[in-house]
Amino acid sequence: MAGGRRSRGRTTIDDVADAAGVSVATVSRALRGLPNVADSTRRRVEAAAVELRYSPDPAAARLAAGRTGTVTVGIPALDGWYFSTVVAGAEGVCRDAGLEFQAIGIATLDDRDRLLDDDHHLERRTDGLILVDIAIEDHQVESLARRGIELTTVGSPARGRPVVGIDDEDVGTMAADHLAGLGHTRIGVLEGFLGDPLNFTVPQARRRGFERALSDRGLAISDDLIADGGFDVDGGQRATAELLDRPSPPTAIFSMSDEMAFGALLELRLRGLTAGRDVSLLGVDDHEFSRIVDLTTIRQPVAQHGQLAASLLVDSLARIDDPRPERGANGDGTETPPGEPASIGLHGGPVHRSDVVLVERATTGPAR
Amino acid sequence: MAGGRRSRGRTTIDDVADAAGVSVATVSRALRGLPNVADSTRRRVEAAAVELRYSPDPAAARLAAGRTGTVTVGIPALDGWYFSTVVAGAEGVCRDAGLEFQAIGIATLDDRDRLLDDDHHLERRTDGLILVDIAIEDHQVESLARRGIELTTVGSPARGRPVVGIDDEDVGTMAADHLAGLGHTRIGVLEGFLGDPLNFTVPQARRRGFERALSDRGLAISDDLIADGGFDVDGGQRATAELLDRPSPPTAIFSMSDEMAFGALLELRLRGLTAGRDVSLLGVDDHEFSRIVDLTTIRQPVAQHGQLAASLLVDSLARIDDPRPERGANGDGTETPPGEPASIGLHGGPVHRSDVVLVERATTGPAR
DNA sequence: TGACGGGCTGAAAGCGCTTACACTCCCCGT
DNA sequence: ACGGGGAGTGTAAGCGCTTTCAGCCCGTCA
Repeated sequence: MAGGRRSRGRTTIDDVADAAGVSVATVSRALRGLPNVADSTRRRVEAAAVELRYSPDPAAARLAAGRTGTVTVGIPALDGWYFSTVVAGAEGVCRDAGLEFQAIGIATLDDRDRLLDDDHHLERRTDGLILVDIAIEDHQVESLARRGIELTTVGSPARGRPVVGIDDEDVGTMAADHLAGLGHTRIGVLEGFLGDPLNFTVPQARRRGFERALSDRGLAISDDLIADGGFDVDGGQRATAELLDRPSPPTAIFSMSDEMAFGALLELRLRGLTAGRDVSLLGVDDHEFSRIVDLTTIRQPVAQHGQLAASLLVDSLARIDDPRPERGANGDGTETPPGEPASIGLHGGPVHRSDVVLVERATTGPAR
Repeated sequence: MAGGRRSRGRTTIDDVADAAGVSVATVSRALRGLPNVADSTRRRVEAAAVELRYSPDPAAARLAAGRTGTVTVGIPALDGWYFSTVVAGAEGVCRDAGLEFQAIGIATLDDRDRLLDDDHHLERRTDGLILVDIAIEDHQVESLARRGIELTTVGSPARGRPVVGIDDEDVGTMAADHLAGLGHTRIGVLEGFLGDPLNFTVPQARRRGFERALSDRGLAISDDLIADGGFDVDGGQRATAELLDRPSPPTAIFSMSDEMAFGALLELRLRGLTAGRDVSLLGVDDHEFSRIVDLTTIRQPVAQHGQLAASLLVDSLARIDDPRPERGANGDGTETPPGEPASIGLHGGPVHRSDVVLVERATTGPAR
């Protein structure tokens, strides 16, 4: 039947076709589980493939199919616990789905525009994009759609596209309630990305919730109790030093990330102060390291965010190849938390929110 | 000259050829910096490429060239600070070299064999492999060579292939000297991978150096002072609890990794003990958080290991495409530390060793 | 009984590159 | 003046898949 040639290199689809006594077209269909292949044929092909230890050349498949089988995540940084945990979550889901995975750092608006507007990075290189804490313009969302690149976001929303994250105002509120509830009235804040249009939504929302909760209790937040910790350890340390050097320093500090809180811990130790007794310290994330330093924090399911975003993406990708209306929302086993159904976001995209929870440990205590 | 067709999709090499008035072959050569292209032609082609925002389709290039432009690292785990830091280092170098990068977890001998012996994972999928702390059989090394896959290792050596790492016996010696020097005589050890043939070289070497240094001082190491901490936090905590529960517990603990030491710290705190006063604790790595908990440790340049291994690999890859005898050892800017020239390892491969240094912080102190 | 349609399969045309190989100049040496 | 040779370029044959299209065979319906 099929013409047997080849013999040079690795085993190819032709070899399998010969062995199974069918054409390469049939092998291709059979092995990819496409319809219109008789069961008996499929079994024969699969047997031949196993026998010959055949595995398709991905480059050839990509070239022929015009899809890359790759998903890309764009994220403000590749190091740092939060980001790398999100990435790891997404990566796992993609791997399970048989997709290549690639992460690329987007530190500035320029980086973002270069990635999204220049063809060089996405075009023919990725099927889908996950943006983590990166604001994206409407016209860029449209441009991606036009180029056939699927989009899902974590943190900052994109018009009309699914977004996963937490209720950041809620985080601010919880922080204020916890600290004020302990009797603190002068509460410092460690934040970051101040006024950066690239990814300002998260800290802004947390602060909004924080201030609202405070003013609900009749407390005000004064600007001299806010410092920029840049969302990393060193920044957190510096910012803490600043706050403690103020004329009337805070008795408690709300750090918008655990990593900044670690820096704060360092600074407290240098000054001979004990967290939870001399100064209360509250973080956000529940970093894997937080239990080791006994840090009180507001836990969010970070890895889950990456997983969910990837699942959503994988799902819409699958829907392209095979546009049947069935299959469950998240495709991949991950599920939107029950009782917290995907709602419709400000911009019309489905939003997937997960719950946060306060984890009380040793670094917060009553005001003295 | 060249036949102008195409217009459907993205801009292809044909478009550039048309625009520059040359053939696709010339475009291909010019853009890849191959010789035998007149300077004037090259400039014209480059201009056309920029003008048309052309960027080659990687899948097509791979298929045609038969090389994947991908390097793979195989590593016992993808999480954990040590491994992810090595991966990050390697990744950076590969990205800079314009190579795709992919990491895959190898937790068991089976995983290893599946990866190395089955064609499915490497064949046509990667040009080079970096193995981190994974023992590899000689026949597997040969098999890779036969299949044209370059190999470099970190930690465990592979016959005839370059290996980068530290002198692990030295680490053990330093640990023993430091702790014994403080007057400790009953020193516990937290190790891992005990008797696991997959990656046992590192802990074994550290222990060898440790025991030798101890016996040089007339001290013996008793088996009841050794515990398996599995090289992670929880394991470290469990193992520490074991040691402290022994009839005559150690006054100092040598933890073969900082992460296990963090677990130890946790256990000490639970028992109301203070590290550095009640029990001395020494780690290895200088984990990014060690300074936060003030852990005394033996620092090794982990990221650098990944970088160096990747550089070596990138370099031998480059040498394949263009086998000129020139260019510096490490190709990519990374250098083997001066004064520590690449020597010849036990198995005949060049070994690149970096120095370790003891970082004294608060968790070790004199025996009481 | 014959037209029709659906299930299954095969032939062949690409996908966008890389790379032998062939060819054309033009500069040398003799 | 002529052959040799190297530099620069073009032609075209793939690389190993996917996918369109056409074709075959059968069961079904009128």
